[in-house]
Amino acid sequence: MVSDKPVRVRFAPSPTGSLHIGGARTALFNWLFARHFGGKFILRIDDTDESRSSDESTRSIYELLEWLGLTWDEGPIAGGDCGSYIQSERQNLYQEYVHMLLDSGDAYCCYCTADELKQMRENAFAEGRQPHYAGICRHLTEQDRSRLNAAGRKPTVRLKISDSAIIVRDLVQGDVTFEADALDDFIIVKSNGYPLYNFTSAIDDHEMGISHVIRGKDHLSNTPKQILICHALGFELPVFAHLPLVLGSSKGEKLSKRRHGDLVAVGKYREDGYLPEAMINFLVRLGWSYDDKSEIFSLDELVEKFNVERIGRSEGVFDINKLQWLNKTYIMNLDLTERTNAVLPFLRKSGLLETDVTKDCQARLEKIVESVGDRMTTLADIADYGYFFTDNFDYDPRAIKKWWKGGPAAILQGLREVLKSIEVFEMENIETAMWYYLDEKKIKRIRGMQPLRIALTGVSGGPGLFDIIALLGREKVVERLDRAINYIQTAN
RNA sequence: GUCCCCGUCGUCUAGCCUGGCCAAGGACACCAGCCUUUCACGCUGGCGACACGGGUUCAAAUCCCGUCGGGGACGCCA
Repeated sequence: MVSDKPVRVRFAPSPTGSLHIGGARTALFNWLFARHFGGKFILRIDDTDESRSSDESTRSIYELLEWLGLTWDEGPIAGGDCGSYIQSERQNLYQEYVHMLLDSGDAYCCYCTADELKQMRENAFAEGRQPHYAGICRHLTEQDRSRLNAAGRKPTVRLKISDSAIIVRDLVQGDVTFEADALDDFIIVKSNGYPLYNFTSAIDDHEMGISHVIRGKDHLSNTPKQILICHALGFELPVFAHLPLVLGSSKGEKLSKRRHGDLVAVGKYREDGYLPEAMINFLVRLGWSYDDKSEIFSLDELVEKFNVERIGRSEGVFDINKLQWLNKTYIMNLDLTERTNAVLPFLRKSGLLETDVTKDCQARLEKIVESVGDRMTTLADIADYGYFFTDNFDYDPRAIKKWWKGGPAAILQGLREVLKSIEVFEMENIETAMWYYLDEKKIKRIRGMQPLRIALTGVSGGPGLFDIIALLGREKVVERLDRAINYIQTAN
């Protein structure tokens, strides 16, 4: 079902908010499709509803698509041969087509008011009918129209549709039939002269040579309308593929900004320390699978392996657990330098790092990141290891309760002396000296280690203690031990 | 309400088209154990699903019908 035309697909968000999970997934599937077939991925801004669009949203969409690595071949910024890629800048083109339809008689002016229409719709609902426009203005005479125009009535423009069923041939959904009585003469131009989405979309898809329309299934019922427009204008149809929707919870609701707030915003995940690669991997597995075992895919692999045939038809639920697991996996797979660099902005954001990173500092940073190892789920988790950067930390009450209960001041005191007297303050020496001391004193290792850990970090978990001690340096270690011993003695 | 679509472990899914290889496989999550100075990683094991009811068939998760459940759409929004 892949046509012989060159593959050209588009992502056409309306800039009414920042990029959300569902939109990002649609963009990704389009992008992968284009890359897989060596075609073009086009970005178009569908901002025909000027009142709901904002520049801020538009910028955020650009920014986040770039962050995800979904760069576009044609569109705003990138340019291209198909004119402006922002619909609000294409009004003249739409007007031409409106006139064409009006002249050919395939469209007509409708003088029914919004209120009248609303009333008809409510009546239809009340009577259990599909609310359809009855075609009242379809048979207006030239005189009727002049009279109404003279009276200052501003008409909408409706497409005059035929009474045959429309079959949407869809790569994912199969053939979906819309019976003729499910369709009506719908409005293509508002009474203020601005064209509506279904109209501009059909025109731009044609004008931009779009071969495949891949979008969310919430657009499936728009498709017969767009097909009707194509028919009226003599356009060749693109191939359609409607993706199952992403639901917000097991209760099942389309993921939406209104209902799920920040949970849907891709930008939030960037801020929270998710890697774009993890996000991509997460998104692609929501509705698409390669086989019965593969979970991790690089972008290159996806380009090679992606196919529409393996997109499922049932809707998926956004599961943060899976995203977190993927993110952790991707962080783990970063090499030390990459991981350190990735973590840097988050250190700054949490105020743990203020100065510029000098060479020495970079080396120490890498050691810290190395010791933290695979403990981060998100990059922002680096803030949990703030004790490497600041003395200003509290003792975790639960940790204290468990490990400082017996008042291990004596043990800490002993350890303090051991640590203070180590000649070369390096990991191996520290380890040897401490084990020797603890074993000699017949103190269970864990009875010494955990209280010490809490004294140095405030918490009961984290990187290897010897790493921490070496990284902190003798001076800090002794200081923190004094503070802890003092705390314990005061508390008792 | 009307139209359209969907329904396999809590979640993402493999299997469905081309019935038997499925006493249904993988992954996330969860639980337990091992490893270990802690946490995390890793390893091992556990829990856990064909929505329901009919039919067709020697045989159904797979085909057909119905029911129920869920979602989407029904706009001078996109």
